[in-house]
Parts: sequence; structure tokens; C-alpha cells
Amino acid sequence: MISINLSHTAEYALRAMSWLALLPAGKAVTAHELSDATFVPVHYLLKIMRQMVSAGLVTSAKGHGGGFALAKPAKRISYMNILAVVGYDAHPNQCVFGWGKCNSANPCPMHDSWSAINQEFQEWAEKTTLAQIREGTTEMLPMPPAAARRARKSALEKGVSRGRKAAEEK
Amino acid sequence: MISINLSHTAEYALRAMSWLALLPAGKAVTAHELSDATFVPVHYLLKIMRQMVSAGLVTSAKGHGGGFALAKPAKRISYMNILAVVGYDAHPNQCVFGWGKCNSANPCPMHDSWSAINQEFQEWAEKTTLAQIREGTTEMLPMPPAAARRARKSALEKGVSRGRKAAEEK
DNA sequence: GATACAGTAGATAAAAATATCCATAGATAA
DNA sequence: TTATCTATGGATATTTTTATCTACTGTATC
Repeated sequence: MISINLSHTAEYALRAMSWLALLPAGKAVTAHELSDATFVPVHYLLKIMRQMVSAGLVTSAKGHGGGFALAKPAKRISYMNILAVVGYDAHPNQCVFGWGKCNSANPCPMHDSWSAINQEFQEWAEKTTLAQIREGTTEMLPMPPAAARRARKSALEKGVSRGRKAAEEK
Repeated sequence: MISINLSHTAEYALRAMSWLALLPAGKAVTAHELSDATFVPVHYLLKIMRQMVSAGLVTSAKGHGGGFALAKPAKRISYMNILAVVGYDAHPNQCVFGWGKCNSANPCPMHDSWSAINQEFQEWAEKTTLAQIREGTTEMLPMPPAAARRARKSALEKGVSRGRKAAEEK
């Protein structure tokens, strides 16, 4: 659970998508690489990525050299777009009390205090895009921790090009 | 799931506490009444209320005439206080990527965009108290939907003072 | 004291979220 | 063509969250 209480799934989706946004446009990354970089369990990640693909946010390619890449420019993919894919319902007027009709004219006890922050979040998620990521922080990421680990492992188990394979055969 | 993705438990806690805040100071309400008013399953509510009691936000009294009431003035109970009881961790600097050290000097790819809204939420939860509830909307709540239902039911099954009892005996 | 009320405590059950596994199909390279 | 890579789709397992149940303790009223 993260501060604004994202589900694991939502958090994973954001991580994976932002990682894709860091790649040179058009370059595909495999699920394994993505998993290593983002610490998202491979199979679960694959499941999430499939949803991203059918939602049209990501393209996929099978076979050698295949993988995942953003389907459109980073600045055209908002956080809200991503969260929506993993089941986040944008209910600008959703009520903490579950009241069907809850608005300033007919507020639940928490309406006033809640709707303020809620609306801010909605707006933030809609206007913030994957482009924000690329801008600030690319250069801080020469190699993600997991990729480094994997590289070390791979080096140890000499000669095999993919660390994972080597690890399995041990 | 509500907009900012509160867990059911967190949502329930907020509802129950805000209901207590609406009562005349010192008046106790039973778990059943609270459950009717807030649509929180009784037993689950009881479990949550126990946590509120041990956290010192609520007082409880057993036996006839007993129930729950706020342990201190509404304005001294912040939403953050409530959320903390049900397991919400206030991590002003928690990282979407799960990086141990993630701050403006060493940011994860999402740090900049995320920390802004995250911090807003933290501040909001800390400065907003149950007093906000009482102020605005008390008069809009002559009788909550469930209480009304219960009263109707009770009236139908004539003569017994507690609707619940009557329903069970039917 | 007896009775009914109401919270406490902990066990158990059901449902949802998270994670893993396996058998396939498409794509590339040799 | 064959072997290898990689995503797809669906089944299954695990864990966590949510919900329910039962026995018990304290309190007030009669």
C-alpha cells in the first residue's frame, strides 16, 4: 500500500508504463526485462500488460526481438488512462457514504471535506502524463537495481547470454 | 473502491467516525445503530470500533445504555488519525517504485509527479478533522436512509421497540 | 439475583486480490 | 525447416481482505 493507497496492481501498472516511457521511442522491451526493472512479478506483469495492449496504450510483438512498447507518445498517456485500465473508476462525485446522490446540494457528512481532495486527485491524474517522467529523471537511471543484479548473476554463470536461463539450469 | 482508492475498511472507519461526530457530545450510540446508519456490516464495524477504542479515539460502554462515542472533541480527530488506526501508513516520501531512498535528490521516475499530489493528500488528511463534518451538513440529515428503513420495518412489526429484534423473530 | 443489553475476543468462512503455472501461437534467426 | 524467443490465454494456487459466527464479560434495570 502506497500513500494514496494504490492497489498493487495499479502501482505495478504505473511502474511498468513509466519504464516504457523511459525507453527510446519504438524500442521494445521484453516482459522479463520489464519485470527486472520494476520488481513486478513476471507473470503478473504479463497479465497487466495484456490489458494495456487491449486498451491500446501499448503495442506488443511476439517472437525474437519482440516485447512491449508504448502505443502512442508519452504525453498522450495520462496516469488516469493507466489507472482506468486496471479498474480505477473515475467517479468525480463518488461518495464516501455510498450515497447515490451526493453533491453540494445534497451532501453526505463528508462531502465537503472529501470532494475537495478527491477532485484534486482526479485532475492531477488526468493532466499528468508519462511525458512528465521522461523529462525529469532519465539520467538518474543508468541501470536499474534488478538489471544490475541480473547482470552480475549472468556474469557469474559464465557464457550464457541470458541470466535467467543460466539460473534455471543451475 | 472509492476515488482515491480507500480500502473498504478505511471507508467504513471514516463513515462511522463521522457519524459519531454528528451526535450530541457525550451521547453513545450502539454498534447496531451505527451499522444501520452507515451500512457497515455490524460485526465488521465492531471490529473496527475496537481498534478505535484501543487507539483512544473512541470510548465504549458495555451494557444497557452503552455504546460508542468520540473520546475527544471532533476537532482534535483528524482524518489521518482515523486512517492510521486502520493501517494507513503515512509515508510522505513513499515511492511508487518501492525504492528505499527516493527523494528530490535521488528520484525514481515518478517521484516528481507523484510526490506533489501525495503530499497534498497527506496535508489534507492531517488538517481535516471531524469538526469539518459537523459544521456543514448536520441539518441535511434528519434521518439516515437505513434508520428510516428500520423504523418502517419496526412500525410494521408492531409493538417491539427494536426493529432488529422484531425482524429476527419473524 | 435474574434478565436483557451491549461491547470484547478470537475463531472461522467467504470473497477478492495477487501470484504462479502450463500449454499454445506467432515471429525471428540459423 | 528447426530451434529459440516471446506474448497469449486460461487454469490454478496463494495470500490478504472482508465478513460472519460463537462464547464470554461487564453493566444496567427490574
